[in-house]
Amino acid sequence: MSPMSPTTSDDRPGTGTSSGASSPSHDALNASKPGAPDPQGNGIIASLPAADLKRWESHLEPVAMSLGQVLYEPGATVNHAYFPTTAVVSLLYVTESGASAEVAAVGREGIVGISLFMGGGSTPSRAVVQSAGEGFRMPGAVLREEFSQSGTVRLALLKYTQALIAQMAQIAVCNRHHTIDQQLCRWLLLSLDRRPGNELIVTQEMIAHMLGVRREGVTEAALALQRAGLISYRRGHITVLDRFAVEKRSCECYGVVRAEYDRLLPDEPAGR
Amino acid sequence: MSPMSPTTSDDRPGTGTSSGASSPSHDALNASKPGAPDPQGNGIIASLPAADLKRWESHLEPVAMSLGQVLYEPGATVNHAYFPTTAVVSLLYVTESGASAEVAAVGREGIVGISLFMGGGSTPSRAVVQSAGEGFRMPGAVLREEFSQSGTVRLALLKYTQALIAQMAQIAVCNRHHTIDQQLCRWLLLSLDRRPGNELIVTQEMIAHMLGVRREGVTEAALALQRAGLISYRRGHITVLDRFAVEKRSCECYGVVRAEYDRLLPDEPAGR
DNA sequence: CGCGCTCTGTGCGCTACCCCACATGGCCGG
DNA sequence: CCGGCCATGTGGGGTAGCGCACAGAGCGCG
Repeated sequence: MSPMSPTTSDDRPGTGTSSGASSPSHDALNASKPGAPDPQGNGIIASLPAADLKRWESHLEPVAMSLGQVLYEPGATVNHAYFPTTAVVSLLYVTESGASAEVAAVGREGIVGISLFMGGGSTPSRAVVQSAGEGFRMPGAVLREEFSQSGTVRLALLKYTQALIAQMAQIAVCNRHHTIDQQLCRWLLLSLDRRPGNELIVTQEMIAHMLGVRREGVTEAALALQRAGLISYRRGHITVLDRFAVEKRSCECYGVVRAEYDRLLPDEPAGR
Repeated sequence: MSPMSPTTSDDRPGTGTSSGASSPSHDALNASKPGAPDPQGNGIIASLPAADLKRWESHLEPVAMSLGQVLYEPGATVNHAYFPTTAVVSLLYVTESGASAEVAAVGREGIVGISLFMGGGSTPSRAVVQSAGEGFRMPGAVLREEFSQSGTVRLALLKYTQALIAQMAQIAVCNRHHTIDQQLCRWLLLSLDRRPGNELIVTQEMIAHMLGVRREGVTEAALALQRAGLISYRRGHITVLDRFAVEKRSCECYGVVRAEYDRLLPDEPAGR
């Protein structure tokens, strides 16, 4: 039913194998070594002081996240928190009629599973790997304990959560007021900020599901961008050629979200 | 410019004067005494154990919130947290072009100003009194201190915040997929749950701004509801006559949000 | 008690997006 | 290297909601 292959499984530890085909380009800032997964590749982990890090290390397990993998389902108890390093995870809501929409994207700047420390234990959303890659995970009980014991951990997690809230709110407004063209630009930029390189491995149909629009609508918008020379793509690959132009064409929502992330997570900018 | 009179002022302490014209009907559960404001009228405060309450009492100041009053502006430092008892506050996002949309509503079940304890100190949203009434406020510094010192306070605030997140996410999806008719029903129900009685003091134009649609669209939807006998209204007043029928006509979003609030805030149901 | 502001009702042309159907063509696996 | 699947391109008809313009009517205020 869903175009994203439902690999539903919370408890499948991954190997360190890199499946994210990131172009091996000029990206000094995005140091992501495929061979040896480094927790520092996640912004939240990287922002922790040494004292916290030391405790965390033994609880962090490297995981590979494959495209379409479901980290948790609506209402289901969340067992692990995920800290992506090169992967990107979408938080999706699905309506009764099957229509869906992404309410937020989480990449190396964040954590998937905030309900663990917010107190609920589950959420009405679904977490799906939007872009294959790697990350780490931590048992929920450990995270809860860390959250309640360490002020620095708490601060880092809550600041990130506030940024996430801002993203969700902005997407809500964007859904109401902006055109598919603008939203596609916004989505490309937010996704790009969460990955190394300037290429995304994603089909137009997947984007359509994220944006909650028809696939044809995305095709049209993508065509316009390609004709204008801002992007180029082929079956399942999109490359942003002129990032600045895409930013100009995007609605303000990208800038607002980006600014809020930069403000709240200053040492670990979400972007390039 | 905005139809909601911009009474922008964070630091105007209110008197206990009741301005919310709630119909004096059969509402045993919604005990809101106009004369003596009672902090227990707010769900978060009411959920606190006696030990916390005792400390809080001296820091809680009763405030009257008037229609259209702005509690804070985007990006501005938040000085106080507000705990509505009979008032309802909308969290709005306004786009560059002036278009707006409500991303969440806060009533007696919640608190306005989560950025105080989430760590940001401000948000990109605007908080506007959607329905006049009363509440309490607390200095930001006190709330921050309480949040970091008391585990029970922290739990209560974070659980509420998670419910708020669910509301925002659901509204994002609702904005994408549901018709104005459905959204109007959803909005009426969510507002009703946060107030005593079954009448709302609100113009169709205000609703239009909340939903981020044209005023005419709201008129049409409201007409349909009135013709069907589900509501009745006159200049600035809307009364829900058949709540059950409105629920049926609403999209699922109301039910999802309501369920999540009930799940996370069990002792203080958001509704009647 | 009546003036006037504001809220509500209505019509009309327009656009963005939806739903459906189908053509083309790249790419993967055999 | 080739067949078929799946991603992308295109078109046509339908509709929800927008922008604009204006009419009527309730209600507060003088």
